[in-house]
Formats: sequence, C-alpha cells, structure tokens
Amino acid sequence: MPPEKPLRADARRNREKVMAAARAAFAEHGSEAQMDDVARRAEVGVGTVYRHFPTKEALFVALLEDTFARIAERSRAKLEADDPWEAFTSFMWDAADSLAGDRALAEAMQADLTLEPCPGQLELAEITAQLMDRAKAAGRLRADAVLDDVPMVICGVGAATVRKHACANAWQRHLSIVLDGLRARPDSTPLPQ
Amino acid sequence: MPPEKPLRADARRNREKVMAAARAAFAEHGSEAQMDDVARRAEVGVGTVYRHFPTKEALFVALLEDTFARIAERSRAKLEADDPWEAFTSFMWDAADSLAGDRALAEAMQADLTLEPCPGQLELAEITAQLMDRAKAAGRLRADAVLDDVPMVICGVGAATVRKHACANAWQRHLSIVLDGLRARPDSTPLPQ
Amino acid sequence: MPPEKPLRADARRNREKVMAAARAAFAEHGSEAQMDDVARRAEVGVGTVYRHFPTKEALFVALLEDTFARIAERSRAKLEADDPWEAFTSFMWDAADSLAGDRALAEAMQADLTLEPCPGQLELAEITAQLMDRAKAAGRLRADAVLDDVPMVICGVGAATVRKHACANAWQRHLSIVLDGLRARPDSTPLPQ
Amino acid sequence: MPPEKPLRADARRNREKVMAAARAAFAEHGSEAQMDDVARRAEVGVGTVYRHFPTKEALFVALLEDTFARIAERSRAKLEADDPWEAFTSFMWDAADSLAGDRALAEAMQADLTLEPCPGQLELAEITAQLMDRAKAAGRLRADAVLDDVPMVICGVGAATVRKHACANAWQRHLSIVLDGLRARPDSTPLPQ
DNA sequence: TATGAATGAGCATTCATTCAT
DNA sequence: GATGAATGAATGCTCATTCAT
Repeated sequence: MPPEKPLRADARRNREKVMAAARAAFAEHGSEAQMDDVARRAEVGVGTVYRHFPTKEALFVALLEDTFARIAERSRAKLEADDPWEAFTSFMWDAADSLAGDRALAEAMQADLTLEPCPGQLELAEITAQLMDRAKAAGRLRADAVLDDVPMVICGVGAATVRKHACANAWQRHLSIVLDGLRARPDSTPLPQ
Repeated sequence: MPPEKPLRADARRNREKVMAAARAAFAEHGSEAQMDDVARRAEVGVGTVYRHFPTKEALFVALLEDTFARIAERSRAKLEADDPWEAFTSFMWDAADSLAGDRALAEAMQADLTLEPCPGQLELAEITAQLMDRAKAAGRLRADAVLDDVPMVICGVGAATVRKHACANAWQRHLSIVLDGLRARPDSTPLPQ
Repeated sequence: MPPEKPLRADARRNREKVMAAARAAFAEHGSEAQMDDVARRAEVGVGTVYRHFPTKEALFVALLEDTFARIAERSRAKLEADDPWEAFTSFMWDAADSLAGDRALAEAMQADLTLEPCPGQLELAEITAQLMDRAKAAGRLRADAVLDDVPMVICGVGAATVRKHACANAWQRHLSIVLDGLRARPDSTPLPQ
Repeated sequence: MPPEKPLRADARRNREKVMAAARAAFAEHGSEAQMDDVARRAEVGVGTVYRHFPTKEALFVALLEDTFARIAERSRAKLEADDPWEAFTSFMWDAADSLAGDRALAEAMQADLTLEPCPGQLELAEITAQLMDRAKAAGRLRADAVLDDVPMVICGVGAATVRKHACANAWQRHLSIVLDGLRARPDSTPLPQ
C-alpha cells in the first residue's frame, strides 16, 4: 500500500464536507442524485468534488465503503457477546437501522452495484458469517440459514424506508417477522437447497 | 366501460410486440430503460411505441397494471380454497414468482412509483387482505400481521432476483424464511405497534 | 394543360372537406398546423389528405391560390366601377376582410412563402395594378404609389387580426390610416425612390 | 434589484457571443431557429447556451427585452425634442429600423408572443404614448390616433423586410405612407370607433 | 380508394465530466 | 487547490410522410 500522503487540513475538511453532502444527496435521491447537487450541498465547486472522487461511481462506492466499515466496526464487538442469538439479532437491528431512510444504500444492496464487493463489504460479510455460526452453534439460529439470506432481509428493510405509503414501523415489523423466521425451531419448513 | 373499438389486427400485434419488448427492457434496466431500446427490441420505430403509449411512464404503468391484473386474477381463485394458509402461501409464491427477475416491478414495489396506485394494484391489495383474514381466522397466520407487511417481502424477493452475486434459490429461501416468520405460534415475538 | 380528368363525386367531396378543414386549421395555427389535425377536422384519414395534396406545402399553396382566386374574381368587377378611388379602396377593404383572422394568410403575405408566386397571386397583382392606375389617373391615388406598397398594408392588417392584445377594430383603423396616407394630396411627402 | 454578482470575464464574453448568435439565428428563422444552430453560430456547446438561458423561450424573450430596452433608451431622449412631430416620426423611423430584417421581432410584434409583455415593452409603450400625446397637443398627429395603431405599422415594416420579392426601400415607403396617414389634417376620414 | 398505423429524422433539454481562470 | 463555466453525448418525444390492410 502506498503511504497515502496525508491531506492538507483544508483538503481533508473539504473531503469530509463532500462525503457528508453526498451521503445526504444519495440518501434522498438514490444513485440518480446529481453531482452538482452534491457540490451545492457541500458548498464547494463541482471541481472540488471531482478532485476527491474521480467519478460519480467512485464517490458512491466510497460512501458504501464508509458505511460498511462503520457497521463492521460496531459488529466486531458483538462477537464477544455472551448470548450469540442476541448478538446476531442486535447486529441485524443495527445494520437495518443504518440502512433506514437511505435510498442509495437500499439501491446498492439490491443491485450489488459494485461489480466486485468492496473490502468493507467483504469484512462485514466475514463478521456476519461468524455471528451466524455462533448463533447456530448455540442452537438458536436455524441450521440451514446461510450468509446469503441476510441481504434480502436488509433489502426488505430498505424498501420499507423508501416506500411512500408504508405504515409507520414498517421496517421494524419486517425485521421482527424475518428474525422470527430465522429462529431455530423443531417444526420450521426446511429451506430450499 | 367505453366500447374500446378493437384494434386492427396488425396494430394489436404491434402493441403486443411493444409490451413484450418493454417488459424485457424494463425488467433488465428498471425504469431507466430507454424508449429507443424498447422500439429496437420490438423491431418497431419509436413512433409506434408512442402511438400505443403516450409516454414512457404510461408504458411503465401499463406494464405494471397488466402484471397486477394477472396475479389478481389467479389469486381470486384461491379465495375459494379449502386450506386458507395454503391459499395464502400459494398466493405469495405465485406473486413472488411473477416478480422474479423483473427489475421494474422490484422498483415499483419499492418506490410506490405510481403516485396513485393503479386499479389492478388496489384490487390485488383487496384480495391479499382477504387471503390474510381467512388465514388469520383459521389460526394459521399470526394475528398481528397486516397487509402492509407483504410488500417488503416481495421487495426482498425482488432484490434477490436482481442481485448479481445472489446464490441460486435465493428468493425461494427468503420467502420460505418469511412465511415461517408469519406463521401463527404461541411464542412469536409480538410485532411493533 | 392536361385534361385534369374530373374527380369522382365522392373524391371531389373529400377534396372539399379537406380544403375546408385545412382552411380552418391553418387559419387558427398558421403554417404550424398539423396534417393530422387537418385530417381529423375533415373527418378523413391522413392518407386521404395526402391523396389530394402531395405535401403540406402543396395544401397550403392550394389554399392560398383559392383565396387569391376568390378575391381576384370579386375585384375584376370593380374595374368597371365609376369611381376609381372607391373601386380601389373597396378592393382593399375586401382583401383585408378576407385576410382578417387568418393566421396562415397573414404568414403567407409576410413571408412570400411560395417561392414563385402562384398564378392567382399574379392575376390578383395584375388587377390590383390596374385598379391603382385608374385611381392615379383620376388623381385620387398618390402618383408615386406602386403595386408593392399594397402587401405591407395587408400584412399590417394580418398582424392586427393575430395579435392577442389588439384593440377591437384594430385592422379597420389601420387600413383607414393607410388609405388616408395613399390619397393624392398637394402636400404629401414624396415616397423614397 | 438583486446584487447580480458580475459574471466572470469569459462567461460574460460567452453570454454575449450567445446573444449575438441567437439574434442572428432568430432574425433569420424566426422563433423556429434551433438551439443547436445558435450554439454553432456562437462557436459554443449547446450546454453553454443553456447555462445562460434556461430555455429557448427565455433566450427569445431576453433578446426581445434587450431590443426594446435599446429602443426605449434612445426614445426617451426624444421626449425633450423641440418639435413633437419630428420627435414622433424620428421615433418611428428608429423603431422600424431596429426591426428591419428581424424575423423574430416581426413575429413577436405580430403575435404578442410573450404572454405578459416584458418590462421593456411596457416602458416603450409608455414612451410611445407620451410622444403621441405631445404630437397631438402640437396639432400635428391626428387626434384620433391611439397607441394601438403603432404595432400594425411596425408589423407592416417587419413584413416588408422579410418578404422575398419586396422592392428595395419597401419598408421605408410603407412607413412614409403611414406617417402621412397619421398626420393631422382637416379632411382626414375619421377612424372607426 | 380510403384508412390510420408505422416510420424515423429532428429537436429541446439534461448532466457527468473537463479545463481555463 | 478551488472554482464554476463549458462541453456534448445521450434521451424523451413530435410530426410529416409512407405504405400495408
């Protein structure tokens, strides 16, 4: 890895203003948000946005990466928790909460926008897998659940936060239902494959 | 209902070619599909597309309406079924199957794109509510489930069919999990609100 | 000239319906009127319009020709009138009246739309010239007036009938003023050239 | 008046290139001139045209406004002139000269294109009215002339400058005739209404 | 012959990206 | 480095004209 020469103080400040603005713009309009709008919100010229992120997609990915990294960081702690089921569900609630109201993330989850998942995404996947394994080992998570069952839940949550006519608590209800479905039980229908 | 004078044979054929092409294009690219692309797929000039649908949005909505109407039609039959739970789940599997792989429908479900839901959507909602009521009355669907819990499931399914890296059977697994979560049980966590 | 084989009765009827419709459409929207609109007003398919007039421009010209022919016909009679000045002004009022409210004619007068003036236009010009000569000979029309001074007057009239905010009687006022200016007088400023 | 932060030097230069190009294009083709053509003439991308004027119509109106403002400015000076008739006619010659050869202006005068007349137009009307009043008070302009008699004259002039087959000096002749008709005289036919 | 469906070049407008200041 | 003006390819839609029914 190159030394990543540290940015000048004002450059760093600008980079952060841009990311914050972009987060807001993308959250509101999804990936159709406009670069000019990002610049306006950041109170910066478009040129400055492009100085920090070569491309709209690069900016979008940087945002994702950042979000995943934050979730991953909080989740790592949960690996140590006493109750593995509680650790798993708490992780799900946290992830869902991060997604709530963010149109861009919802889109990203749905579309696997990034051709190759970014590092933070991979790390998060790793942690998720461990949380699931521990919950299965404790006999609380159904044994046939797999890592890939998680994103769809998150997408459902994302949908709930984007729908215009959704009832209040929509995503919380949805997550509750799914977690109930993921609980290990003697009588649950086996999952396909 | 207005008499709707029947289209000339060739016009009807073209209209169907256009709808088929549009279904494919929208399924692949979501609402960002291009009218020129629709025309190209239908092997028809753009003008022809516009003769049948005055607007890109109108075309999109016509497609939705058509899909909803088909599902609704099949679902109505299920209201008569002996086993209300089986009726409900079979409806869900059917709806999910219709959605599978259709980016446009996924978007529509997610965004409530149409400002006022189209008639077919309302009718479908009505049928869904009845199916749910019967399943609740039979003590099979959890009593605190509501109509609004359904779209999120469908969105999860939609996401599964759109994600690039999703594993095979992804949406079928997801639906299984959720239906399990919707089953009435003595011990299920009560849903928020 | 080719014998112009007479049209079948229904064909002639259609041709006339089309011309009437076109007159209305062009009068209302000027040369931007649409062929579909003409067909709709004529209660005829567009194809029929094109059967009679190969081109939008051809239709437009046919209309002009027709109008000019009518005016010319009425004007020829005036060549015999006793009072040459009265003949000339009466001609001008008649021509202006034909133009009033007709956006297309106004446009045509203004733009000399037809690259080479159509026969009716030439004939009308000829008659106009004679009317002017007689009025000059009688010492009533200023001697330095020329044929080419007429179209601008007509254009002014056309403008009056098209302007949205024009006052009532606008074109009548305008024509009165100009005719006053065209009257032969001892003291009138000589015209340029 | 808002502070209107001054444009960057290059932006101002471009804005002027665009207006000049637009003036030429609209003068030649009327309001049907194409934005791409404007851009091409200005040696500028279309985007630049749109940066300065949000809409084709906005550009058209800006042009009108500019023209009216120029005429108005020159006309205000004439309110102080010693000879009110000379002031009025000189104003008319000046206005006509500004219009000469400008298809767009001709159209605008004819159609009252702008739904609500732009400020410059109103100001110009005000000045015109004053010039007319003074010329009437001096007994030189016929007392029954009204403000609304002016645009038609201007339209006639516009027509003269646009007609393909018009003779040289056509508009100058027309204006001379009309001004003669507007002169106060004992024997002029009273205007309608 | 009449119809009206099909065609597709043409046009206004948008927005990611570049680059002169 | 920052700015925001310039760029121009891309896109939805129109309408004169053609041609299959």
